[in-house]
Amino acid sequence: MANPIKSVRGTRDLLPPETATWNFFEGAARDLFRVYNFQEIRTPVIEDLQLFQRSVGEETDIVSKEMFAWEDRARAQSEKGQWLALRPENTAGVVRAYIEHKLWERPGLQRFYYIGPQFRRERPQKGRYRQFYQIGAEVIGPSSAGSESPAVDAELLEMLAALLDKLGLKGWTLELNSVGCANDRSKYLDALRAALKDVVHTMCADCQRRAVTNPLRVLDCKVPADQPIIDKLPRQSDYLDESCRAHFAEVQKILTAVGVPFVLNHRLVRGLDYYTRTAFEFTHGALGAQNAILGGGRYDGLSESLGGPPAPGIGFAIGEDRLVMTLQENLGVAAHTADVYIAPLGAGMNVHAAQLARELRRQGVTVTLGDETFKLKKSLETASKMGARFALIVGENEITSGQFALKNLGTGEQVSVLRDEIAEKTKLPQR
RNA sequence: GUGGGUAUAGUUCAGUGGCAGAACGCCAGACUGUGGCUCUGGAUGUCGUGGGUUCGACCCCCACUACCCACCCCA
Repeated sequence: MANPIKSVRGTRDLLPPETATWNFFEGAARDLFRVYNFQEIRTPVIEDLQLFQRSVGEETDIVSKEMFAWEDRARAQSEKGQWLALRPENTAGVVRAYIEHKLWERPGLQRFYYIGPQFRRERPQKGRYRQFYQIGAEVIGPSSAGSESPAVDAELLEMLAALLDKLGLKGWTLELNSVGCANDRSKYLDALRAALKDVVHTMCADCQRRAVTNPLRVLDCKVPADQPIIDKLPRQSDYLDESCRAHFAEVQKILTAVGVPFVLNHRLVRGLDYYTRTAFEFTHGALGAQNAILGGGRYDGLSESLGGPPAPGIGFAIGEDRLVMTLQENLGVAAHTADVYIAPLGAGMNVHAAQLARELRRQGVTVTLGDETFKLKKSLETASKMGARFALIVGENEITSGQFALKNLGTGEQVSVLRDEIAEKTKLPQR
């Protein structure tokens, strides 16, 4: 123990019983995706660095400051190495795969989901890790398949609301905005910059910096004194062209019709360059400064900027770490424990215990094996501490008589059963 | 990258310039084939790392590192 090696900064081990919550959540998500006809896609954790520079955006913080990237050794001295990166998000990889495998040749819209680790080199804090997990989904395809339809946006949002409700998460808020298409956005940015020029000197120091580096972030400012000023700044919604305006109105109309509550937040800004039109965030209190549990939006031009054909799409990513954090306060997921603890009693009994365990497990019983060197007291103690529901005693008496002592550790009741009856008596009624 | 806080047993945390502590947990015995309760005993550890002050440092000083919280940014 002189120099114990520890998990590296911003990473952590997920241990039982917490992993049960993760499994519960991922299982619920997979069930839901199946009902909405999304299928799983798994893309590599390592990608070409350029993929993120061209999608997320070279000037974004994620790409310029927070990526784990390195130059891969060249095969020959004369060749240049290739720059690789750990993915900071998964949408770019999915769209890359869409292009690489010509998935537009497949019928209809592509509907994918993924579950996996993402990597950003940020300073860790509550709900923020360098290796974190996202569950996301993407709908992408040619316009002719309906990929641009506001119905797709609404369906995705309705699915998310259903997921959070299904998980029993109370008190979430859906914040909605439209950031327009690329054209709208540059017009809006010009207007915003112009408006800021006159007032920025009266705002907080952060805003003065943001006005230069990333004007949209001014809208995020939480300093009370700045709020009246921000309220008077131009709004993105006033700079939408007719089709974007109609698109956004239709999304809202469907959401209202299906009963998914939302609030319009004209200040909602996404941090990745590829977002267009519909942008959204689900937030929840009790998460400290990291109150966004999931975010997403439409990315109609992404495929083209990666060298692919036009392929409008929309997607989201759930911060699994953050969601688990809030869920753990709301519900306790019981860790799976053994049905039966087999307590071999005395020399030579491990053999019989092993045979019995094999029989029972084949019948679907969860079995934990003890050891013949344990005193019976220790076996029972161990069994009840680890949460087993039954203890099965396997000793000389049982082997000669064929009648096994089966003890219910909850009630303390002990019965004598035949070998063939054990599985039936110990399995949980269902699942 | 910036600011604040923290670092002592497996865990949660006390503590004093002079022998390293509690609770819970863990192991064992009382009880040889019957757990949960009780009692008794035991092991917990480089007091984050490296320097310095001091007769003597877990304690005071400096540096470093890690974690937590916030900023930034985002999921």
